[in-house]
Amino acid sequence: MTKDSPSARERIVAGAADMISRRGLNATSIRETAKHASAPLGSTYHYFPEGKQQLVTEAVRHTGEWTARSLRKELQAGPVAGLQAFLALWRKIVVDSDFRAGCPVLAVSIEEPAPGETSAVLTAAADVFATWEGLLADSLREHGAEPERAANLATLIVAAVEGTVAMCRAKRSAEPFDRTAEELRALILAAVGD
Amino acid sequence: MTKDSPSARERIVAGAADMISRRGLNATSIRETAKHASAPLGSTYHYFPEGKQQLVTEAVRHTGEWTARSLRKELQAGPVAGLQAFLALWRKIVVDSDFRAGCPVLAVSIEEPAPGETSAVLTAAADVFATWEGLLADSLREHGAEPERAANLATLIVAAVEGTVAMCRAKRSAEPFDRTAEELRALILAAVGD
DNA sequence: GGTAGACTATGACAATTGTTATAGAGCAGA
DNA sequence: TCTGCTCTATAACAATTGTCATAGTCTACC
Repeated sequence: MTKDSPSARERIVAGAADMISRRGLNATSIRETAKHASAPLGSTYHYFPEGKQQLVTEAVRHTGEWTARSLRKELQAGPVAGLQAFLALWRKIVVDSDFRAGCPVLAVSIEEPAPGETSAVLTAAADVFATWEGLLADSLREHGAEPERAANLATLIVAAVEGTVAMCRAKRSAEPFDRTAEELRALILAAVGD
Repeated sequence: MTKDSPSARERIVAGAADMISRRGLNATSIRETAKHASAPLGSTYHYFPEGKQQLVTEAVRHTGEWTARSLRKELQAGPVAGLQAFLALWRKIVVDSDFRAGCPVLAVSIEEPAPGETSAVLTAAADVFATWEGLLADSLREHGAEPERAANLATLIVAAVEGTVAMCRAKRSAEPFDRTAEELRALILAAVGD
């Protein structure tokens, strides 16, 4: 084993991220996340005393870090390779789940927070998006893209990938992935001066 | 008046679309849509005897047609103008709602349908996306874009806009809109041979 | 006036939700 | 063995959900 078997707490977080990516935030109940992780309901409130908000926030961050790790690694081979890997990662999640799973960060981004309250969940999602954009933008700049354009392109890439994931789920087809992949690839190649 | 005052049925559908765009599909209850439209709960099941699925499906189609109408009109001034209008339309919804509203079509696309069942809601969402893509692709082709590229670009645009809406909500900032707008504009200009 | 059909009002149903409380198990170290 | 701590088990709570049933009101047409 290269890794410890995950603790119950980690299983709950990862399971919650998966369930949110499939059913959305509000359709994901604490009872079911516990069952999904073979953990008792009581334990969930032991590990996450602030309740659902805390669990969901950690699930978002967990997905964000997991994806950022992959992105960081693949970007070492350049921005085009990084983009391809980023796309492939999400494509695999969508296709392997038979178009039932998507991105939990997107999922939590589209639910209104309670009035007045700037939900911690939404803040976590914004941080995740910013992290992904930062990684992409840095790589683009390192490979010759103009600084401001690099930021624009990074935002476009993240937005397009998130949107594509949702479109593929609705259409039950991976075709949108291939379309956006082609265009984004050409766009990056042109921006870094090939 | 240039228009009839909307019927109760229309008010319910439009209100449901708005609520879904804010809170997501599962957090939008039939009781609250009725209240929001000042219609009694009983009426909702009178107008939509198939229940929530029917109401939501109509809400998605309603948003799709409303947007397509605007898109069709603005595309008469060319694909760049159409893109700008498409972006401006969603930007206005997001900003005017203080980052609380988004796209209901996206919202319903990220909730898992019941096992085995290919939900009518998801099919409606896929149709809406396809319609928007078709309008954009046709316009691009008419203005000189290569046919296959036009389809790719149309998918990229819709995906990027949907993703950008979600990102703006998470960040509580309209900046992503401006970033993607700039890049998409340049991309289209290049594709139609300016 | 009267009758049919469209709409409303009201209440109930089983199920599920987030959360809290309380008591118990299991095991570490003194 | 006793103590303290982490974790589990179980039950309960008020609220909300989609849906259905039933009886009532209103309005248009004969």
